[in-house]
Amino acid sequence: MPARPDAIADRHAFQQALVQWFHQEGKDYPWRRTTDPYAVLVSEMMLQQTTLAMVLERGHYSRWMQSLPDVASLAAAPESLVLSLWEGLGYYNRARNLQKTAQVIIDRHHGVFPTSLPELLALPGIGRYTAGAVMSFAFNLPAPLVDGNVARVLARLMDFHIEIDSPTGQRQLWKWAEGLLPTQDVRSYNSALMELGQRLCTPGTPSCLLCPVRPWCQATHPSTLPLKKPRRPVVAVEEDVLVARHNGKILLHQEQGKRRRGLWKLPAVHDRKIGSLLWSGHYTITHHHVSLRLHAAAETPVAQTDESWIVETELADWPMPSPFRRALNAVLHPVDDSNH
DNA sequence: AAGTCGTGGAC
DNA sequence: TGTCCAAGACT
Repeated sequence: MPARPDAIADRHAFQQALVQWFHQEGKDYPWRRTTDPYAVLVSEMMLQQTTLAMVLERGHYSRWMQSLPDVASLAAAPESLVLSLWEGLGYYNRARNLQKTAQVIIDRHHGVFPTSLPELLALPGIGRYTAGAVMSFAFNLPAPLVDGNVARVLARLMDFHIEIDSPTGQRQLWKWAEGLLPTQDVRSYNSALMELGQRLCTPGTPSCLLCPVRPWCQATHPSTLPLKKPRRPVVAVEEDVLVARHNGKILLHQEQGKRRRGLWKLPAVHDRKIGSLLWSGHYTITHHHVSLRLHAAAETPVAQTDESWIVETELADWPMPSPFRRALNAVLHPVDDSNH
């Protein structure tokens, strides 16, 4: 006999305790005030690997919904606007995929949002988690979901000692998520499971004393769970870029790779002559620690392929990764911070 | 199927 | 200073 009731065998009571907590303590987010699948999808795409604070407090969600309020407007928007609205959130492929999805819905679904799991999974940028989120949050249809929060909650609940980011671990977590799913009010249940992980069953030391499902939790040492695969070591790299100004314009380079296409940044120095060092700093991207140096161009360079002269007063309209936006602002609009 | 893709806040 | 991480998906 287990010391505690099994959450799966006793799932009705488990679900009830969880949802009751959510109805008393759950937060009121903009995307919980609507069942519009487009609004739900936009919020879910923005929130992938991104904190609530970023999406809410920095205004990305509200600005996006104001500029592109529905599937049709997103499908027809210029990609530069889409990327500009996304600027600062990172993982810019999410924005491009979101627009592709809008175009597929307009072109192949006659503008009607699909309501089945296979149809949602076929859309670019929508994986298993996001499909489950749209199914349950927008349509209140029974579909499980596992994100980082849910994985942590389930790993502790079941005292799971397999790495949650391994294929085996993922398979088991999705089975548990499916087995625990209620038949009614999946919207509240999935919201509750995620919010429990976000606010109480947190990484590090969880707030077990406040947990509504503590009677079902098998974890003996919750702060040691979940297990994860070791990360790749951070590699230091250097990036030397050119600040070339000419007739009120500045030379920018547009990224062409599959993952970064469309974003603009300062062009690499290559073998062009440089003058004084204008700015230096660093940023981290995936497992690279980048030392970024901005050099003044010694002579006006010729724009190469994928490079354009951009009017300085219109720089804000060209989507740019955050480190370059910061560095460029520092060089073009120096602020006297000698008192700080 | 590991590797890749951003960012800023918490500790 | 470094480490971890946050509502993942794609290749």
